[in-house]
Amino acid sequence: MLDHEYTTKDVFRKNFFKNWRKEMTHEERTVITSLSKCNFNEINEYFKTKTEERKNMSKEEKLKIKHENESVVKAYGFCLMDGHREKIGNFKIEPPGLFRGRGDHPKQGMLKRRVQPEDVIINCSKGGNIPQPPAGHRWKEIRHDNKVTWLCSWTENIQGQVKYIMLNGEKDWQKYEMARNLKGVVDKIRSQYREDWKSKEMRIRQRAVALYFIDKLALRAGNEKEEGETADTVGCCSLRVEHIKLHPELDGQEFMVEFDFLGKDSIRYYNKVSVEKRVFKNLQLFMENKQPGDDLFDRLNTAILNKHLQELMDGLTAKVFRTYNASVTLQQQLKELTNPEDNMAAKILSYNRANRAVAILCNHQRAAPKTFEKSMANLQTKIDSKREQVLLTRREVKSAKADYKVRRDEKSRKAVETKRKALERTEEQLMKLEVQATDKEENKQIALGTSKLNYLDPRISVAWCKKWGVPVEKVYNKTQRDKFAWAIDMAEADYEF
DNA sequence: GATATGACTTAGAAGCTCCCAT
DNA sequence: ATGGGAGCTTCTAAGTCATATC
Repeated sequence: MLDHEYTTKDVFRKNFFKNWRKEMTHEERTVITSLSKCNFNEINEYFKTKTEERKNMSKEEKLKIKHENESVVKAYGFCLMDGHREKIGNFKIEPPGLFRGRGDHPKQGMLKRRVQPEDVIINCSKGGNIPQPPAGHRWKEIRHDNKVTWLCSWTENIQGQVKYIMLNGEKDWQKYEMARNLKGVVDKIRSQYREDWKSKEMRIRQRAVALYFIDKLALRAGNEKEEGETADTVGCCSLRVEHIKLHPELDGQEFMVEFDFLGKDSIRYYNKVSVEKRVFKNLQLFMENKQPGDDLFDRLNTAILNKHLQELMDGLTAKVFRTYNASVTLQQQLKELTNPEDNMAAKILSYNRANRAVAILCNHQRAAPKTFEKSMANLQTKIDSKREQVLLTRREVKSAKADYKVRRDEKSRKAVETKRKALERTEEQLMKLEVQATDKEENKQIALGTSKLNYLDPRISVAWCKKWGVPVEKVYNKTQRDKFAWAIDMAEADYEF
């Protein structure tokens, strides 16, 4: 990890050294007393050499390793569930290493210890083929619990959390049906929470304002977290006074709320939104006589909120609003952005833009790729030379035409035709490159994958593809097509979320 | 009602592969 | 043939939410 930014962080170094010292012999402990005096070059070089060696292996050797890996997947990557052979999502036990928590995690750098068979619980059918532990070892427990989906579990030593080996979910359909159910009652729920802004009871007002944020801004529920055990991040219910600023007027708009907080994975949420006057007044009320570190919604938590939602609709929870709003946004954006006249590349750009609108709503961000500027510049060079080429070809068409005017023969007529075709082709190529550049630029810090995989009802995308004659492969890769096979089967061009 | 635990979903980063330009 | 990078896969952390326990 020497090349990683983690190793420059005090907390990381402190935790690592503390844990490392616990592993040392008495003698080592007396000699090795300061991390900053340690020189890891030798072992670092050793691993670099190993990597280099791997890279320089012959084609045959690489192929051999590939086959070996494949046979491991074949042997361990599948299970028999209710008589079906199913692919296991993660079939390898997590190896030991240094804990890489996100953001300012107080436990970053701690030693994540090796998991032994003695730590592992196996969950399988009674009387089935019980997997054998490695020689000389035994499992912690063999269990036959058919109420859960996991095959194997162990408790990790950093946070004491249970880790699982399980399949890749696939309860997607239910999730999207739940979100569609919300569509039927959302108007009622909205007018209800607007009424509740006026409630005599503070807890009801807080619940109503929080729900408004969850609905309007697609915020996460925001469970309480144990202080000091994890990075300091929040969601809606756990917002603190310090996370919002109220502006009666800002940028020419009234009743502005400025959000600034770290959400899941310590991704910053920054947004300025104009809210209804009643919401604004309520927020002022909630913040009265409070310190920056106090809870904004002191009479509310996720349990209370979800209990309320449950009463409004069977199975409704806070996260359903995210799914609902994401899918509705995609559908509406696709409708708005797709131009029937557009060619394929432009249609796909529109799709990506609709996808992007959702990613922005859900605040799905990524670090700008390290090579972004360079690859952008490369693309620009390509565009410039393609433009040159278009101009050149255009001149060639002109002169071919002139030539034909003089000669009036079959050969020169054909030459005009050929040049014209060539021009068409290069213009198309140029257009494609320009679209690619636009897409890339707009996507610099936005991650589309998360919403595509977890929030967007795939039937909307499939229907859009069918409606505009776009091959599904342009929108979903192989894995995604497998995951969404049910939707590809089911959705027709007229599907409405 | 508060708190802990467990199971499952969602998340961005890291790693890997394969394809294209040179 | 090669090297770089886009796109895909893997990895595992970090959420949500239901249920058990105090």
